[in-house]
Amino acid sequence: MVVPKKRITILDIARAVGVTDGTVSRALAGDARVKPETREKVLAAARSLGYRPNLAARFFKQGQTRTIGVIMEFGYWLFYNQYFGRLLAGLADAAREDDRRLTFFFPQIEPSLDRVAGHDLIHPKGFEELFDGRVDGAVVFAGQKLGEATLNLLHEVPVPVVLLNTNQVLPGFAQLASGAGARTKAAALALFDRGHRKLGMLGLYPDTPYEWSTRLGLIEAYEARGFEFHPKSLVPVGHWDVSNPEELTLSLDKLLEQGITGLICSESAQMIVALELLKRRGIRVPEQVSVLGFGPLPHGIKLLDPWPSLFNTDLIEGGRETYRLLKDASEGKPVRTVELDWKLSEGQTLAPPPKEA
Amino acid sequence: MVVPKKRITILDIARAVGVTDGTVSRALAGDARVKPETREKVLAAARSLGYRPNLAARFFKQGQTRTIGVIMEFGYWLFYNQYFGRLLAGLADAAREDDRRLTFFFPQIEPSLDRVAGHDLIHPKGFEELFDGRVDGAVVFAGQKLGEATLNLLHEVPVPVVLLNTNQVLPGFAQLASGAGARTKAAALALFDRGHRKLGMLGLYPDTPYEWSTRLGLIEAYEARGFEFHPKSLVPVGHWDVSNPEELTLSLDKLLEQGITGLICSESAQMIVALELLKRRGIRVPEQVSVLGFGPLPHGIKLLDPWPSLFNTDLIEGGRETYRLLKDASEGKPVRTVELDWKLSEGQTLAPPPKEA
DNA sequence: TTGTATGCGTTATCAC
DNA sequence: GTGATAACGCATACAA
Repeated sequence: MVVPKKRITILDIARAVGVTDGTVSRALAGDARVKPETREKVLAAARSLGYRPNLAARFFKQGQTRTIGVIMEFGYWLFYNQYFGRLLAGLADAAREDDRRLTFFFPQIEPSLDRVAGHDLIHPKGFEELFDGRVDGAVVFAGQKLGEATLNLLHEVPVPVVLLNTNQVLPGFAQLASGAGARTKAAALALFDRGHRKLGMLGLYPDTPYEWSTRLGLIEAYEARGFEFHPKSLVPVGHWDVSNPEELTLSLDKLLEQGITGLICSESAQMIVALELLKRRGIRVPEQVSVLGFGPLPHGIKLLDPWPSLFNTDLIEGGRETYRLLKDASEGKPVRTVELDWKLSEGQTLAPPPKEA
Repeated sequence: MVVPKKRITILDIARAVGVTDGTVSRALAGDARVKPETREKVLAAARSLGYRPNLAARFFKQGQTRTIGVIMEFGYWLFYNQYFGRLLAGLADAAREDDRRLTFFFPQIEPSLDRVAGHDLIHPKGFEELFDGRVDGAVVFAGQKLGEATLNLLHEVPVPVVLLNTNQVLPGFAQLASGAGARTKAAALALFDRGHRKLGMLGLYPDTPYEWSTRLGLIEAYEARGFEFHPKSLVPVGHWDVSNPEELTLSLDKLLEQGITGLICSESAQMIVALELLKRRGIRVPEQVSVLGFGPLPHGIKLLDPWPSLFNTDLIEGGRETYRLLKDASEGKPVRTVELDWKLSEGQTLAPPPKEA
């Protein structure tokens, strides 16, 4: 094998074969006009010289990079998150199938030290990567609040953009919506259908569109059944952190005091902790309290007693759909919003309420 | 806000200001030779015209892309894996701090349909992305076996490369080694130190460098204590899949038949399942059997009884170290191998063996 | 301090 | 079917 010191270009091939670079380019590109013999000679020379196309040059020339930017405002923990990780996986796979690559950007508050000074001054912060020709499109993993300024900036982006997980109706943007409202409604209805009346819900992200849509879903469920909405039976979504069982204990106590027979958890890991806390209190699930949750179980969790009843959705497919949204947008099709479709896979935590309740 | 239809280039700025593109380039780059007034005018014009640098052009010109390729042979599930995801997170963060981006490549068996025909013929498979000028360096998440052909190819790559998780000594490559051997030895010693003699281990990936290094670690532990190595007390690493409790049950039974008092699990999720299986058999941990494992608990798992004793390492920092390895290699420093350092964080699954054993 | 000129590797538009 | 030539946007060596 010859290890090329200098970069071999099509010009080198051209010289070796005795044609011009234009012909080499056409031969390599599979242009039908090129004579088969010439093409063979070109390929042979390319192989023996160890030619590798310079895609940086090609991309520059063609004005497109076959690269999708993934913007992650809220940091790198996304890489080991059950929810976003699966979306990412589906996105990556669909992109690969279409011969596109994913490049990750983490918008940073502080400008990097070694960035060229002048450029920073022009556009002080955020999303430069979507303007500078490095990507043909972008997927934005939105934090819980997308401000006006950010939205305005995103509207000016010269490449198609798909927003993920905003929990907001954002006109003019292609979106993959998390479906938080719809799934909450479905969970409440599932409990109502089994005879429950007093429900409680452990929420996430207070004072964000996520909380608002969750609450709306709950209210819609009450309205759909013609039940009167009692503020006391609707537990306000409070601060909660999956990593903090102490905080969850407090939230859970507040709910139990109200005599709930049905509990909705916002996330599967949250539900696992809640189930354990209930067990330690001697509260039997589902005999005394039914419990429902959302999302995939943490990886590797295969034995639980009782087995959680969870609403799930194919997040990998959701990631693929995200790619399709981007593809459609890049082909000029009208932007659209797709909502994740959550379906109940029933485990052992769902039952009618106790008789005396 | 002016939304530019046509791409604004430095030439446009030059015309607007009445200087040449060279001056604009220097002004934007913060070149000290440029007169402050000119610089101000250039920046003002750039701002009002809505100029955005074309980084595709800059990268092409400069022959470097400030982009790191991440090669993932074994697929997209990496994105929601507790182990690799954390390495990825650290890598991504260190890269971001150094103003580098990460681009992901999934080498595929079948060539993509829309790829230009001729280029595929030249180099049939694998790692093209490391040769074509798209990245300045690469991190290769190796599968369990790196073949000769692959290694030869990697040696020809014109950019620095760091290998991850090979469990092999690969001369000439910068590597972040998983430390599977060392951590296994440490676990066995921890059990020996508490009086255990008959150990069993649930393994992973049979017939791979991973298994070999694991077994070696075990043997070294026996030698270090001067204990004779009994094939029966060393349980061969067998097929095992975390997702499959049935298979784990069989492996576990084989070990228990030998009267082991200490069990080493290869992975934390595996350990959780094993603990549950032991519980269901009525075997008390740690009174009858001590159990040790490796790695971070699945995300969100906060309440377990007993709490697992796990060897852990800072994988985020490992990812950062990976970036440093790459950086050093790109600066021409000699390649080196760093091994992850696993330390025991003691939970409630470790105790001396029962008296009568 | 600024202008001029050249080149990076490739693709594309012309002729021939 | 192939060759000559221009162009993509930017950075830079050299000249002025």
